[in-house]
Amino acid sequence: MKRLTISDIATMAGVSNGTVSYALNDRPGVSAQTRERILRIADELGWRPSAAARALKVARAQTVGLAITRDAATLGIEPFFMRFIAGMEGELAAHRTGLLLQVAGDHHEALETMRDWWAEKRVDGVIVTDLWNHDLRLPELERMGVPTVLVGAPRPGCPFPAVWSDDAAAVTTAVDHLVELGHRDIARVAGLTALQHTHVRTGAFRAAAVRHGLRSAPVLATDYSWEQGALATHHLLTGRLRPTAIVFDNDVMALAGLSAARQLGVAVPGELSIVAGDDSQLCEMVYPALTAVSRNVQAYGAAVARVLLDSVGDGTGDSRQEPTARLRVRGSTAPADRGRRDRDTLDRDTLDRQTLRVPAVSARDRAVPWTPAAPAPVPPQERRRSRPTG
Amino acid sequence: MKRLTISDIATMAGVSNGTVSYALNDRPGVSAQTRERILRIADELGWRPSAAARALKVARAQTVGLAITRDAATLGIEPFFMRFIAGMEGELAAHRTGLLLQVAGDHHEALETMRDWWAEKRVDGVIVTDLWNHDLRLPELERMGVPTVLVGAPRPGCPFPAVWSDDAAAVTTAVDHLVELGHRDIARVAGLTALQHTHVRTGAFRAAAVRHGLRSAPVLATDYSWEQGALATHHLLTGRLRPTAIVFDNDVMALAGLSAARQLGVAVPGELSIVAGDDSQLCEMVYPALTAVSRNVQAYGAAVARVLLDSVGDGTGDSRQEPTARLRVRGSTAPADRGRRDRDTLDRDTLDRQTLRVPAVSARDRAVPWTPAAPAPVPPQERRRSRPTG
DNA sequence: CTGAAAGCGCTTACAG
DNA sequence: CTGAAAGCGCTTACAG
Repeated sequence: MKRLTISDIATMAGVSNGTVSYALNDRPGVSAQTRERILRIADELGWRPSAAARALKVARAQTVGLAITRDAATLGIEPFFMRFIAGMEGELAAHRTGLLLQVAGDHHEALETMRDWWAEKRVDGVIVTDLWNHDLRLPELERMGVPTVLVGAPRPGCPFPAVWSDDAAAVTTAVDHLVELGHRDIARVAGLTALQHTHVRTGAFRAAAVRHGLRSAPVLATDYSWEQGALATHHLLTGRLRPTAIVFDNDVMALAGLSAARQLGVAVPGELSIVAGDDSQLCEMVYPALTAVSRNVQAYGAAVARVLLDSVGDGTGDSRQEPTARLRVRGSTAPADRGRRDRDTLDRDTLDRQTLRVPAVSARDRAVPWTPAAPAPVPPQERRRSRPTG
Repeated sequence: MKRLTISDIATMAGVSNGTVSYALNDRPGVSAQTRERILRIADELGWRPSAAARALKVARAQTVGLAITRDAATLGIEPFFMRFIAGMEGELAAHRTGLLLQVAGDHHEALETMRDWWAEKRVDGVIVTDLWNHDLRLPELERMGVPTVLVGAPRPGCPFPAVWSDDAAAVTTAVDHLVELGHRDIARVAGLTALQHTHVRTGAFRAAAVRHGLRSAPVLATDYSWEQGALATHHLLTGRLRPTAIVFDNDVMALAGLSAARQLGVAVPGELSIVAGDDSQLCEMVYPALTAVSRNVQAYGAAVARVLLDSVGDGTGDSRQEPTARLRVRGSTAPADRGRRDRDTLDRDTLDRQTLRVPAVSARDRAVPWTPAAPAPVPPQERRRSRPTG
């Protein structure tokens, strides 16, 4: 069967192609009743203008692209992206704009994809997530001249609008909460060091640590994986600077931390308070439910879509700050054990020395001894014994 | 700056547009050295043919569409889709085909999106997931004539190729494993009743129950959410037909079940064995790690992409069965408590009466009393007491 | 092996 | 208020 074109509609309505086009695009120059008739016929036949023909003419693809740089395993378990994508969707759909998605292995691959998309005029603009401190994508996208919106803080010297929220404030809130509960040894299990917001958050964490005069405030860098989250926690709980509270950079690692603590017989929140990173449903899926830094990821996605649409449209897409994440207090944070309270206070030098690094572990290497899958659970008596007395 | 077109390349190479096109598409009729020269120039200038112009001419969008019908919250936490999408990606990218994604609220909305995509010739074909028993999308897609591939079992009377795996066998394997461990009261917490594979799995579950002469084999229908998974478990563990093992239809509900059991002081796997549904990373993120029905979701996605590309291409896309899921045994399944062994055996009638329904709970209603967020944790002694002795 | 030309299905000045 | 025509950037028979 032959596919319907504008000419078919024009013939049936007894007008020219041009008139059909005007009617369809709500342009002046068509009488109300002609317009009506045309729309009715088009509707009856289920005709819609060909995206390709229209794109060719108006040089607009009515599509934006998102190339995510994460490995499939992490993506599956990381609730952020699907919520984010769903959030963008509503906004895009309202503007009849499609979303082209690609899961890339690294920034290079993502960049190649975006380059192809743009060169082939498949997209009108792109969204860039997981910004690195030195991000090879940005200068290239700038050179290409593709409308881009950054998911993360604006960058000096970078012309692209950014949609961000105050990461520093979010971390500070978490630390404040813990300090209020009497914690003075607070650790941070951070995400990828290369990421811009990791940097920001770590800075805020240290500043808060100094301001509150904490005793210790080690920071561990990880790759966001469950494995490294658990490893980092194990490291902390068995190490010299054993904290009474840990702030995690995402939910998956917070869950891992909870699990690692359980393996070591460390009670949560009795002996260890935990704050999670994204407040996905994961936080309410464990026991105790995790206190988390919470923001509306869907609204965030919608805001990003809006800014990109504006950038693509009339170029008015402007950087925009979203509400700062709030702390949602649940069962995983509790008053600190006060026993070790009266010691020295943290200074900047000590703090620097406390920035540790988790031994690199491939995200797929699951042979970590204390993994929940490990066959030998710690017997209850053992666990009891390792608890501090007060 | 003016955008590059084929004419620019032709001028620079000193040939006609046609020759450039031939060279680019590896068609005969261009000398090796001319081709070489053209490609070099195109490459240097970063020129790529406009997707719109090409699509207009060859009537091929080089794009396929996936409209997912799930709410954002579920999607975020359900690891299946991102893994599935990542799996499709490699295959699609190899054929320079893009993926248009939409997160729809329901099948109607998804259908409208697919209709638009097809009418506007934005896609060459679509992927349909979450097949319902009576699926309103299928007859419409058939009428539209859009190349489609079904993620799920082939349907009699439906012309679309399907990519599926043996759901019945997977469930049977799980039940067999539990029976081997001595379980005779096994429950199934199923997903959405409307879904085709829920039907298949429930059928297989009941058949296995009868074959093994189980004592009880209740089936509970849910919406796949954490809430209903927990509610169903609570229901089962406090009810008349208290099972010693539960088979869940996805991972999220299995986690919920684990949590609900813990709340009730029921030891896993001591008093209750749990089998999860998809073997995502979630299963290894909890303690004990969950025995799960496991299949390679990424490979599954790749297979779907391949079949769709074949359907779109020369129409040879054919139904294809993927490997049956294997049972991955972990810490959540253990021998049954033999105490209650010597009672009567299940017959079909009883089985029918055992098909329960979980009271409807909105996926967002988190005010379920035994939710992990609940303030009153079971003290350790309590938990200890409820452990079985052997 | 190469060039000139038609045409894919729209949009949009330009006449009337 | 409406029609005729050019043109977006390609591909592809058709001549040469």
